[in-house]
Amino acid sequence: MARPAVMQRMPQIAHVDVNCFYASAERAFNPSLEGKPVIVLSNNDGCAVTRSPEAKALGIAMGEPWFKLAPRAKEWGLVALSSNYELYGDISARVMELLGRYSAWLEVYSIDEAFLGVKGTPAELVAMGRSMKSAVQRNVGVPVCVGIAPTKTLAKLANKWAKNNPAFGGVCHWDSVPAAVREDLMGRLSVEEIWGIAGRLTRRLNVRGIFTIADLAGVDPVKIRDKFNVVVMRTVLELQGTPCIPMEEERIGRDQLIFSRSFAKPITTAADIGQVMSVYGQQASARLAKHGLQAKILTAFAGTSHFNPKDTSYPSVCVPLPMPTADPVILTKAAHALLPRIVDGIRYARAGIMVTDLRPTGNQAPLSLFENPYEERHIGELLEDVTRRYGRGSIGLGFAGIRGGPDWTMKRDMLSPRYTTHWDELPLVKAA
DNA sequence: ATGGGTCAG
DNA sequence: CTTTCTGACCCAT
Repeated sequence: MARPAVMQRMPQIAHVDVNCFYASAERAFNPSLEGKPVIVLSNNDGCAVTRSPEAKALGIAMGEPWFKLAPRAKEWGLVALSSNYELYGDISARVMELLGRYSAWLEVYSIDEAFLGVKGTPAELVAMGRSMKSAVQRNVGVPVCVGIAPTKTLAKLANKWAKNNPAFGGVCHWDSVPAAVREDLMGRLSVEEIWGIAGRLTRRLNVRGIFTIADLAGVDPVKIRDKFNVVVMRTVLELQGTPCIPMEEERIGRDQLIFSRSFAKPITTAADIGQVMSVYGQQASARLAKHGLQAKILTAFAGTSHFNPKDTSYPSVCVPLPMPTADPVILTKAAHALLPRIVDGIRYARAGIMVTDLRPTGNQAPLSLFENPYEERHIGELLEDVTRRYGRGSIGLGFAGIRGGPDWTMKRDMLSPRYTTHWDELPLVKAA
């Protein structure tokens, strides 16, 4: 090892992520999917968002619409599944709990990714990566890859390399790879492979003669900040081995919450948009309450499809709330301010609400003169309690309470059972 | 402050 | 018939 011993003790970052997470989560509970091409579909069963390696081998592209694939699914033996977020959330929690045993310094970066602060000699770090991989496979049943490097950006890159190069066996410790091999790789990969660099920046970098990762790693960080911004500068420094994207604390509060979905079929009346607003108003209330937050501003919006360039319309209204609130009645009422802007006959493809200017539920003593009568009666809690006991759709404000599901709600025709979170959908084991 | 642009997963 | 939906952050105004 060429590095001085002191360098080997520097803290490093391990980046762990689950291979094609949704498809792997489905397989963990349905072993018959093993070895088969599997895809998981986006909301409304629109397009493929996750593909098993076998599905990729069939040439199925990321984002490919299901209606194009469906006719050939049988011939391919392709299994398509609707997104089962309850299952994925639960599998994710198990993976993260397990990873937390390797380091208290754990940042859950997304549903299927985490960064861990780790220390040790190169041999120890590689062993740790392998141990994580086998433990997650054994205990949760999903495959992960691990990249370990001095910075987050390099750890992501190492992980990607481990994923694409079978020689690594799913674990790549950056500093253990010979420098010449690393440089060769960085000289061949496009800047677009780097975390934080996407289409727009790639084009701008290319204009300046920066094409490969090696090109970018070789620039002067200060000059790049002047031509671009501090984010790109941080990326350059991280590529050079200087950590400047810190491990984040778990985020408690959010700056904003958005509730928005495309409809299974277009909505053409203000009355139906009103129903959507009622549902989202209550969801917003529940989520705010869960996080102990209140909102000061609500924005309601709707929009036609981007695919249909004629008759486009994107109405929106911004409603300042008289006082911070998480009350479902007030939020729903505010959201209904959108309705006068809705033109009957226009085909709206989506609608939603956004609550912003969030703050913690106050211990501020409210002036009784302005006290909110609904808040007093804890309608939010009541609604939540009933929903918890009798299921979504059993109670609601306005039209939100009707049963049987209005026909704009999300289409999920190929949903797998919620194996881990619903007693009545537990997998059955038959002992012969 | 805020709205537009960019990115991520 | 589709391009998840949601969230963050930087920067110019």
